[in-house]
Amino acid sequence: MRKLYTNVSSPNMSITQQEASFIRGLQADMVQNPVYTGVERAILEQRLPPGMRLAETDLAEFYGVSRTIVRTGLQALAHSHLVTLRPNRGASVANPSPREAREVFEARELLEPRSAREAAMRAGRADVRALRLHAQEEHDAMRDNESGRALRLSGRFHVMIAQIANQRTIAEIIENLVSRSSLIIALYWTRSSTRCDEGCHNALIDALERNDATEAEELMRSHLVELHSALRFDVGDTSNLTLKDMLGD
Amino acid sequence: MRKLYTNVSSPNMSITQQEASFIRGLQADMVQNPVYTGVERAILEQRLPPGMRLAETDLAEFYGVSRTIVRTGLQALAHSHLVTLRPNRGASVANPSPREAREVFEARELLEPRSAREAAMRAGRADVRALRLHAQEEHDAMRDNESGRALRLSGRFHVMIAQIANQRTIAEIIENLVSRSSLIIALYWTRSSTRCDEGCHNALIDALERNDATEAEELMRSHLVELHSALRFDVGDTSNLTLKDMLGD
DNA sequence: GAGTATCAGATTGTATACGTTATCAATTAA
DNA sequence: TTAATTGATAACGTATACAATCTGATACTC
Repeated sequence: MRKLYTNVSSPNMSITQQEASFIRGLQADMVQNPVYTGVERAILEQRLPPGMRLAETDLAEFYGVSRTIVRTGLQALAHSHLVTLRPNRGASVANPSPREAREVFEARELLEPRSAREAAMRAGRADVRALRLHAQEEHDAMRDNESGRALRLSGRFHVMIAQIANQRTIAEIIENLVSRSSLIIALYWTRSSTRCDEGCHNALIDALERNDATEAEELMRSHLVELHSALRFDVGDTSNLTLKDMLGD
Repeated sequence: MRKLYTNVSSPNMSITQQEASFIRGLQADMVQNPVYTGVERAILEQRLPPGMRLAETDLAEFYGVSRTIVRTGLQALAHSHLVTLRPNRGASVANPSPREAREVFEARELLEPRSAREAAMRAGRADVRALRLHAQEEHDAMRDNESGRALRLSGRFHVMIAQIANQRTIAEIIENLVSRSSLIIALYWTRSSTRCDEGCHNALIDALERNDATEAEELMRSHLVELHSALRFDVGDTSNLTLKDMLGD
């Protein structure tokens, strides 16, 4: 049973994994924690709605691991604000408040434009190629109506730019804010289409390719403002909330 | 054995604790995890040096809890970058690289001045009074030669300002960066005295009291630049590192 | 004598058992 | 009929047992 995991971390893989966990700023063992990776991806792709209950036993059974592994995974997700852990009440997918939603986007608007500026100054051929490939993947996901996958890839695009900026500490913070944005969009998004992303992202890549720092910074700023303005905090999707959840705030 | 903890979270305390954990942005149960609180404080006060081994059994025995509790505490500390967890090798106090040290201070220089500006606009009588009280505590700690305590309080001062700014998401990020700064200072600090803090902090309080946003922002910026410039990344305290630790990078 | 293989001791990783707490439906009293 | 209480069930919190892994010392080979 354990063998399954040790296989994954065979010697020739270990460097890649260590690198991956380093970039992502999480503990190495989380990379091979199926609960962590699986639930995170499901949240980023909006397959798990905000407020969804995450019973330990169910997750343990689904992923074929003991509750110990489930708990470590859920705790890690809780530190990323993707999951809420309440004592003796267990875990549920986080349900960011309008305030938290606003704050997350404010923080992104503060950090990401500067990150894009730095990325534009550093971006090389390989970086631009990787970004174009990624944009193509985003495009394909949209075309195939895989909106969840498209959203996750769209977030990943922002993380890639932060990584090109070569400031890991800030990149890690941005990655966390971007992840939380998936939940925020699930709750407060008003428009049906995310078509704007495609144009914005391509324009951003162009600016990076030209090493136009000022343009990249401004494009990122306006892109985020546009995203932010497409959120409506007054309505809020309360469909999957119980009265107790609301009173619990 | 369990009673010890349930006592702590008696009904009349629960609100305070919940509030505390909310402000600090960590899971509620961590507040009453003696390993988390104890090791965190020891690191912030530089009683635990970077690289120090943290054996699970030793901690379990010291705090009188099972290894389960020790592990959850260590995992939480690892998420805050105060502790490093390596598979099958256990935990040790984090040993931030020169690069990480530089990045942490760059991030602080980006976030904290804006936070101070916002705090100056919002600061009320109660805020100023709390800050002055805190500055007095800092002063007393310095006077009594409790440099560890002084350092921890000095960090806490920065967190308090971030909290006054009323942007929890960013305040939480700043709190994390400030915590890591204790380790960075332990490794790369060159000057013997931290006397500058006292003047800087008092000037900052004065600016907040006058609601002088521009002045507060500039004071915070220069304060951080001064701190940053007092770090020497080329030397590095390698006294408590083994060859393996170095090669492990 | 240097380097490698091996094995005991210690430490971490995982699973599971058990006690405690929450949830919810059934029952009872007003 | 409604509200409160109670008890069964399910879930979480903690401790512990056992397996896997690492470390360091000893023995062995070249």
